[in-house]
Amino acid sequence: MPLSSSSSLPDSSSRHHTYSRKQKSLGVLCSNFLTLYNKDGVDLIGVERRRIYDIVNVLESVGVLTRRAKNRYTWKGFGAIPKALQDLKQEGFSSNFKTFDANSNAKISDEDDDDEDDDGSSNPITGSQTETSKPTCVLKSYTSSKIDNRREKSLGLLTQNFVKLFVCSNTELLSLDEAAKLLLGNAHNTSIMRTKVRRLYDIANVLSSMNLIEKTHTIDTRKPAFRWLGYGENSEKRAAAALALDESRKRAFGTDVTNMCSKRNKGDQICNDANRCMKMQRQIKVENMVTVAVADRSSCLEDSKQGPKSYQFGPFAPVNLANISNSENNVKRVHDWESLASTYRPQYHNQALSDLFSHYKEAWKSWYTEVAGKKPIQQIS
DNA sequence: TCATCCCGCCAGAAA
DNA sequence: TTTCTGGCGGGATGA
Repeated sequence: MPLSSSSSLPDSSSRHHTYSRKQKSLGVLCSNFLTLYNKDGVDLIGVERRRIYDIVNVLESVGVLTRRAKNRYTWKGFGAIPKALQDLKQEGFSSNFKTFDANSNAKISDEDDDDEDDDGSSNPITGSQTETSKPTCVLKSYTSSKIDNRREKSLGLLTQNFVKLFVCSNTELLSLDEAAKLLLGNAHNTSIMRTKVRRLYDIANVLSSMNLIEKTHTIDTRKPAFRWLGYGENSEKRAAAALALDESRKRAFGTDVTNMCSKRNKGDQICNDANRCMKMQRQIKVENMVTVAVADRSSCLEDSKQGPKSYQFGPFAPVNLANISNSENNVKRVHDWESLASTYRPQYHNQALSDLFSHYKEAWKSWYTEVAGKKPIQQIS
């Protein structure tokens, strides 16, 4: 999975239109990164290479891909997420974590006291405003190494620690403030906190676009908070419950911002799972784009096999995946896809994007054959 | 006004 | 030396 930039598309391609940060959000970039199919009627939007690094780091943290070497990544797929989360959970419960009393002024780490880094000062946990229990464990070694200072501040590690806050505890809702304090420390340094909170937003955008978390508010204080959606049996119930809520009062990071039906547009405010799924059909952005090569098909397919039964896929999951074991609907859905594939052939504006689509096509064929047990759709080209 | 987060500079790592 | 990677924070956007 080489990262490569394309210069074939003028940078100005994305600037013929009125600028909108919604179209540039990390969440929609992540969506497009994982998109299998294109869709008509969406303007080309540039993907800046720098943003791809952010997305890749977060995706790697939850097991979707693995960095092999410089400019080389192995795509593992969404089926790898459950295992990655399980690993994070185990890692969290291992010696790397220590428990603390959330209602006390316990610190994140024993080493925080003598840490030279601005992240490493004491970290009092404030009183709670969340309706759920708080994390009972945090990463002990988060600020422990002076040698690997850069790594400590990496988006990837921050992502993993963020996820651990949820998977290693009963926490379902965590306020932004608490998350920042738990993960970043040095709460009294507003400048540093501001910087780190920016990263938290970056992470939240990507995780939200994967449907692993959503942005909401605490019930009592209405402070911004993260709700863990995760995966597994309960995810369906949670999704259903979430749909019953007033969607206008909460917003998923990345999704709403990048969705045309977003609250910010004051238009259609129903941004449900179906909408999220629709995002996967959006336009691939091409400026400095990423081409994806499946370097490890075996692991990918293996993950895919185990995934569907236990994992609630996000908006980028193969659309008919959930229906594989659901025979009746499955027939219809698959038929729809075949119909769609046979009638719709996206037209790309440059070779790089065309190559990317070709890859996705091949990946889809392979997956479809392996998991769905059918011959690949031949019409896609 | 403030929450959100895009953007790109630039330092460090890797080839 | 060149290219890749990604930490970082200024400041724009939108509620």
